[in-house]
Amino acid sequence: MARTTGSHSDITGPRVRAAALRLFAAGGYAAVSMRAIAAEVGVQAGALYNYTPDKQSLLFDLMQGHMTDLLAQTPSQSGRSPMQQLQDFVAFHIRFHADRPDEVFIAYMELRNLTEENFAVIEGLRRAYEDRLEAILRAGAATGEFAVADTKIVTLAIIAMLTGVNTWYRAGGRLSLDEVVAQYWDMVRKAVTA
Amino acid sequence: MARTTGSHSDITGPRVRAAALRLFAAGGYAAVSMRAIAAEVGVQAGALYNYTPDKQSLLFDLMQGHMTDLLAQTPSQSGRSPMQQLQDFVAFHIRFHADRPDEVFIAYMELRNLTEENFAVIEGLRRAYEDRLEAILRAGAATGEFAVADTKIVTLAIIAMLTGVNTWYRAGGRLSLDEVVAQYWDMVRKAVTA
DNA sequence: TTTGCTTTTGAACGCTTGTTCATTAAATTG
DNA sequence: CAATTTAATGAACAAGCGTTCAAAAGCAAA
Repeated sequence: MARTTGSHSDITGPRVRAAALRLFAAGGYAAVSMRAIAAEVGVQAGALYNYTPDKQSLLFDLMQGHMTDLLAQTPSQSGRSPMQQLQDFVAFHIRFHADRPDEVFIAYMELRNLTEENFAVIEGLRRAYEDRLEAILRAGAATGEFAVADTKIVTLAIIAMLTGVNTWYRAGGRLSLDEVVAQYWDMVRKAVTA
Repeated sequence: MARTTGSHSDITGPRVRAAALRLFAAGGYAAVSMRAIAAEVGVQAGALYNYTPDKQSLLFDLMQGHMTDLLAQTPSQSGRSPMQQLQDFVAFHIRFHADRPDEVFIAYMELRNLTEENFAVIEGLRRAYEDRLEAILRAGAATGEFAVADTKIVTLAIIAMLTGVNTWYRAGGRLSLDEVVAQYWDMVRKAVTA
């Protein structure tokens, strides 16, 4: 009973990635079987191999897509002051991450399940993102707008703080995203100024 | 009568936990087999069951032990001002976590591999730890020392920022732990004051 | 040395894993 | 309608999983 209703290849591909995303985020890469992903899509396990060469590629593609989107959408308007750029960055980071909790979760939790080569690629993208923020901090330190002793540490501290939002923020909760952004911006602004 | 001095059980038990800790941190709970843990100890897989009823308990005991230690050692000197207590907390958190990278990693990454009941226990301990920090922030907000609008958010932001140290700090690196503590305390202090 | 308890072995259990592939059915094309 | 292409099945593979347990080995006390 192959191919039950209609031709699905252009539909099944995205559904496979969506199912893998959801299940990897919920249970972890190692704990999710190809059969579980197939069941979520509504096909047999063998059919998945029309859409991915193997399980590892499924994970890598999800992570690479996420990091690529993140970098592509990071604001970088050189016409604005370091302070304004920092504010843009904080707002962007919180909103971008709040919109994609599953992708963010995977990108942070499943690094160790990547092969060595795949890990190097993702690590490079992550570092490129950190460099965007650090460039802003260095610019602000140069103009004296910011009082930061060690831009690398401040970069990592800010990103850790902002990404932490994802562990508790839920749409429709006590606080709106606007309020969250305002609160975090207040903390970041004070932390980087004298 | 009972084999007291030559017994291996008091030696093997801790070695099993140490091996599980190291391997879980390196590869993830789901990806580490009981046979791999046994091999690390130098014993056959069956022997592990003299020391743990099952794999889940091994994970839970490690996490519970870690969280219990964390709570037990958290400073709580009511004679000090909120500002001093906050400084104590920041220094303690960074040092305690830097000392136990594997335990910290597991405690944050393997929550989803706990059974429902075990998760509830660990979650309770984590929340209790957060409450310690929030109590300090509330006390400081009450006296006017701190300018924090939402103590819950600030609590989570600070903890996320401090715990982030573990993703990059390595003993013998560019910065000493004293320097790290000083830098983070500077950021936290500025973030919570006006 | 013998007795008795503790600890470990090693095989076995039923089940799941990622992946392959010949087969078959549906959709598309001529 | 017939021929072809595409996509899904379902069985099979070898390997590995957590866990159990009778048997063996090791050691302490008598």
